Amino acid sequence: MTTAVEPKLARAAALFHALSDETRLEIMEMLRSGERCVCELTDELDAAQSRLSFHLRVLKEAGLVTDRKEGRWSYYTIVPETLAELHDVSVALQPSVQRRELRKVGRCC
Amino acid sequence: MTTAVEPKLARAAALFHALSDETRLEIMEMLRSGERCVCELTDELDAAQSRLSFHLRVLKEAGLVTDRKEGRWSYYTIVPETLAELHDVSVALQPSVQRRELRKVGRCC
DNA sequence: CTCGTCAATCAAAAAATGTTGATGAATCGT
DNA sequence: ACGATTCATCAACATTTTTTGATTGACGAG
Repeated sequence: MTTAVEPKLARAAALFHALSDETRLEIMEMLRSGERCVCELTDELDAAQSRLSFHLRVLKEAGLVTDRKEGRWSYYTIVPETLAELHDVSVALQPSVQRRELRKVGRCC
Repeated sequence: MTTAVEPKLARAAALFHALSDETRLEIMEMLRSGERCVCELTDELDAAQSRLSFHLRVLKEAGLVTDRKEGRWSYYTIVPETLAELHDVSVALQPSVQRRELRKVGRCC
């Protein structure tokens, strides 16, 4: 019972993949403080609109963000549950021994 | 002071990228229980040797594993410090509000 | 020495990702 | 109704990643 990542491998890979791009991380960083519309994102990151749209879709398909339409704007938000999932996955990756070590030292969050 | 990921973005992306592949995650999973030589990995994952070698290099360049040569074998191990880094990064990604929430609920490790 | 094994490296091909510019749908202000 | 704005989607292209099949070097056994 080593807290196997096994069947979740594909999911973990998908999650990591979605976050493996600097632009997407910048988006996440911007969303940390709350909802944003696409135009705000394109402004601050000054990236082509279609480019942003592409990256937002990747994040959305991974379940890391959701969107909401209001008028002609689309607002994106972080999905905290998925971030929790990410957290769990990165913990599950730790070597079985190391896990105890870390806990002992009290290094966590 | 929102625990900015900002300058570490590139590093975070690199880390996530290294883990964004199923084969590499399988490798990490195998290494969780301790050191392995390349031949063990190729056997269990039955992947071409050069393919494994490629993925091991990606992991190594990201600092997630190290290798050690003994005779004609190469043994790979997980670098726990880097995994701790990964952990930190995924925590840093959480929305500023959400962070408190989670702590309150006691959800961690 | 010579031969077999382990593993890194390389080049070529294949596959997946990201970028760009264009188009189109929806919505709003006038 | 018209023009402007917001955004998703598409196709073409560029770039990056991954796979494959050699080749090579290092090591050890006999």
